[in-house]
This record gives sequence, structure tokens and C-alpha cells, in this order.
Amino acid sequence: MGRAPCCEKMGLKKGPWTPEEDKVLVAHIQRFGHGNWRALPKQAGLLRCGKSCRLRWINYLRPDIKRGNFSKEEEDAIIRLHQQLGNRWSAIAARLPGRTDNEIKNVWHTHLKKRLDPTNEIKEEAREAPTGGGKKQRRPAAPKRGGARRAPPPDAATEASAATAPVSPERSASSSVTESSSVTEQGNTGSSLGFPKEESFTSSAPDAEEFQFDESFWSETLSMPLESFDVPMEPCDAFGAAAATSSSAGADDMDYWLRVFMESGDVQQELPQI
DNA sequence: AAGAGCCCCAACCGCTGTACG
DNA sequence: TCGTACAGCGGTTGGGGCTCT
Repeated sequence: MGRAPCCEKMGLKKGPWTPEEDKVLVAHIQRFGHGNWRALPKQAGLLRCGKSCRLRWINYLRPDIKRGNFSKEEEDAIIRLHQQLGNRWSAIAARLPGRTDNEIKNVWHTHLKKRLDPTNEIKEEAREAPTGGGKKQRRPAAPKRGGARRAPPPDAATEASAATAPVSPERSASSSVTESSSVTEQGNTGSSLGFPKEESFTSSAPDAEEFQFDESFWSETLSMPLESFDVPMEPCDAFGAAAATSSSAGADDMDYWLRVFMESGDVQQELPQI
């Protein structure tokens, strides 16, 4: 069947996300969730297609994402899981909390595949050696592409338990926060809006400094009054309807969001239809 | 110091699966 | 049952940073 393009290309921005766009997207999702990705950019006032917003959120902006280099244990887990699952990156990501399918895919193609290739083994080993000749030390993930924020590389023992952590096999790590995803699975319950509290987010990292930048980013973003955004939020009935009819939004979810909105104090003005 | 080449990764593209009317 | 819309997944790539020469 003829599929319409994911979005109207006309007038929609492509390429790297700016910090401003990130903030708008984060603020919108914090406030309204993402019941409908296609409608989200319009509601948030972003000149992006829903697909782009979704990818940006899932691969970069979700607060439960673990940034930085992969530990040896994680790499071993990826190799093992790849042997079992093949190129089902989302399934692999589901077993590596905090890692996205895109990230795992990148690591596989850039490191692990070569490592498993016997012809590259020697070369790869040389690269692994700290003082080995020719190995390019991984740069400390400097911001790229329009203000991308990356945490400094963690030490190799960051997530020894990651590979064995129990994670729902049904949903990947890319499942949304509104679907009681890995955030909950990692025990960060009780935080408002389904986000991990900053304390839990940072304290879950063995090295608190690892997320220093992200913490400041989230602190800034979470504390930022929404009115400070240039782009007006447009909570509309369509979104509420989408959330209400969403297959993943049960009555409890609706009650939860309603409570959140009520507590925010502006539900009357913002969402009169709920 | 400067240029070349390599490496990495964020983001795009196109396809599939699923829900719904 | 069919057609459409949407979310999600995996493959691919553009381009910036880093290292080497």
C-alpha cells in the first residue's frame, strides 16, 4: 500500500537539534507526554516531524539514558545477545538498561563487529591497548551537531550489572516513559511525570560526576518555567483525546496524568476538556 | 602548523507491524 | 476485508572531531 511520507517535508527542519529545540521537546513531553508523536511537534511548536522528535527523545533526551562508553561487560553482553537475537537491536537494548538500540547498533558496527572478525582481531586488540600504537583514544564526547550534550566517558566498570539486570523482554529500552518503561523497571518509581528524580538518576550512577552535565541540563530544564520558552505550548483537545484513546494509556494512566496536571495547577486553563 | 585520513555517532530513510475505521 | 495512519525498527550516511604524518 502506498505509504505517505512520515511527514510533510515542506518547511520542516532537518539535521542537528539545537539546545532550544531540545528544551522545547523535553518540556512538552514532561508536561503532556507523547501520546501522539505525529501531532507532538505541532503542539510543541517544533518545526520537526514526529519521527524526528521521537528519535531525538528516545535516543538522546530521555532522562534514563546512560551516556558514555560501553563497559566491557556491556560489550560482552551485546556480543552474546547478538549471537542469540541477531540484528534485533531493540531487543538487545531491552536487556541493557539505559542503552538505546541506536547506540548499541553504532557500537556493534564500529567496534564489536570488527572485534569478532578474525581478520581484524589483531588490529582491534592493538586499538584496545591503552598505549597501543595507532589506537585513537575515544574523544571525551565533545558536543557535536548543534549543541549535543554528552557526558564524559564513564569508567569501564560503570555497569557491571547492566547485562544481567532484569528487564521486560516485551518492550525495548526505547519504550516511552508513559508506558511505565525502564524508568520504572530501574526502580525509579514515584517521581513525577514518570521521570526519575534527579537524585535517583544521578545516584544510580556509580560515578556521580559522570552525569554532571546532564544533571545540570535537567535541573535547568526541569526548573525552567514553561513560559520562558519562546514557542508557546499548544495543549489541544486532539492530544488529550489521543492520550485517552492510546492503547497504552489505561485508566490508571489517565488518572495519573490528570493528577499531575491538577497538581501543576493549570489544568483548568490548559486542558479544559479532560 | 597544517593537511589528510580515520573514526564515531546523531539523525535520516525506508520498511514493517499494528491499530483502527 | 481493505485502506489508512501511526509507531517502531534496522540500515545507512553526513559531517565534525581526533590522530597521524
